[in-house]
Amino acid sequence: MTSSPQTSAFVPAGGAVHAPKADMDVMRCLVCDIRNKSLCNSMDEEGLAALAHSSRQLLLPPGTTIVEEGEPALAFFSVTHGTVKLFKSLPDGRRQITGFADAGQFLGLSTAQTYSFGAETVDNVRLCRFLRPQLETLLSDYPTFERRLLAAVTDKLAEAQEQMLLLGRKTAREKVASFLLDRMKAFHQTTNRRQETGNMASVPMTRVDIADYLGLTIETVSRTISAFRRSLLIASAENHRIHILSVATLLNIASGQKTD
Amino acid sequence: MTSSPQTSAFVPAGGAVHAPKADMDVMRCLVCDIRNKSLCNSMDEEGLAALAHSSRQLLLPPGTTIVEEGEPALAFFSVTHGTVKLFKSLPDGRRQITGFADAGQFLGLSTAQTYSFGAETVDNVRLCRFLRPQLETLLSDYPTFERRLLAAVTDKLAEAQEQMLLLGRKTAREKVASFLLDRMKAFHQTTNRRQETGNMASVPMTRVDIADYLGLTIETVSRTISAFRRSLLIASAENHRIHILSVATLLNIASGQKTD
DNA sequence: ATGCAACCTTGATTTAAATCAAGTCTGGCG
DNA sequence: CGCCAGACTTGATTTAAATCAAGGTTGCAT
Repeated sequence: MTSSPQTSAFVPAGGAVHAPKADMDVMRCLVCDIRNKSLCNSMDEEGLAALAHSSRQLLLPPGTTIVEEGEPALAFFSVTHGTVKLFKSLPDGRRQITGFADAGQFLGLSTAQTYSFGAETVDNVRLCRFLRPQLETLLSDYPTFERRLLAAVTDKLAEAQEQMLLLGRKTAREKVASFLLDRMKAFHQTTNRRQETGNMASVPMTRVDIADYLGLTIETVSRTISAFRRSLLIASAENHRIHILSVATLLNIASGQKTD
Repeated sequence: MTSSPQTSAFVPAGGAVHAPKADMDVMRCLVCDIRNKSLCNSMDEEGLAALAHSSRQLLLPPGTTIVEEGEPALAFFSVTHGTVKLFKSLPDGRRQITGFADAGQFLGLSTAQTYSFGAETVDNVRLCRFLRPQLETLLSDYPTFERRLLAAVTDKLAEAQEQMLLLGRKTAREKVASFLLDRMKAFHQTTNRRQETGNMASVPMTRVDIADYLGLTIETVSRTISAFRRSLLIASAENHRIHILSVATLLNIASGQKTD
């Protein structure tokens, strides 16, 4: 067995694992550990059973394609574990990562017939897949679910506007500082043990991904992170984690205050 | 009378005109000339009366603030005439315009208590203002309206992702080409006489606004537009209009194909 | 008609980040 | 246990776009 994403130990050769569709599958959403952090928290017990019935759970290894730009938009996904990257590409291969979806986030909404973006797992990912007709039924049957989705998309739009400010007007230093703080926030929102996650940021993605997210090159990302480390603003930790030593300073840098 | 935006001939000194709330105001949405291009096309006759009842029409001169970043998010707006710019700023004044809302577009959605962005008129703007409680009542009473809003926000998110690709990965030349094509599309979608709008783009905003939208400086925008004009890809027309002489070439440039 | 202020254009120079170019580190595998 | 590939870092050089610096246009108000 090789180390290639498609055949890692996480999954047998051939691709994604579909979790067994056993009798207890009606319980899946009821016992979901990140339920209260996701769209699904808009549902009562009956609704959670309907959700479980409307979706399939998928377990995907790193580097797996979830959604391909231009392909028919057949499904909507809710991430329950791990991190997914969303991106758009130019014909010559230049790529912009438009966001990372961590546990509790959704992806795959589209009004067009085809997806206008791609999505790929960053690490081991667990997600729930809703086919479009099933999603539409849920929206019609559960108004609180629809309202919650509207709120979630509205939040994503506000995030996107913040990222446009970053891409269009921030320096490399400001971009990287913003990114590290965002990853700290993502870690806080994702982790259950709220105690002593103290100023940790989860950074499961590569430098290539970070560069494509911030509109920089890998060299500039690397140099900037090294500079922050030398200035003792951050320190590396195990497991793709970074310890943020001075949140206040990074916040100042991220918002364009000079701190040289 | 000066030429300052707040006191132009469009409006008496002191600010916005509130259109007279006459008896015929229940008809306003029914006779709205851009109704079928906006959210409101999800409404039947009864719904349109409810919309008219739930909203006030505002007439605003160029340069008027509609929404201020950080202020309480009290209202939602539907643009029925003219162009609005949406933006976010850094403390030191750097600004990113995150989008232009032309007739038929909405603005002002927020799940937070305060707006995370500012909005200001570019030219003479007519818009309908819905206070939040009224909007929420409409969403609950008219499921088709809510579904249409969800679709509209989803589209805005896809647009935002496209703009992130532009900001993070396109060259100045590619950015300006993309912008001109977008403005041609906006003009097509906005104008009623579909005949012989042939390849016209509406560009009511200043170079400063264009630069802040594309993540460039005004000098780079000006030079790039001049270069396109010299190459006979575009030609200036009256009234803040640009004639697109070669859509195909601009499309190639916008998507990163080289055309030197 | 004239003046002026805001807007736009063009040219010269600088600079932040990209590109080019070696290495170094790391962890899974034979 | 040490090799190798992929990921990351660091340094030297180039470059696209920013900045600095004049002018030129336009349209409104007097």
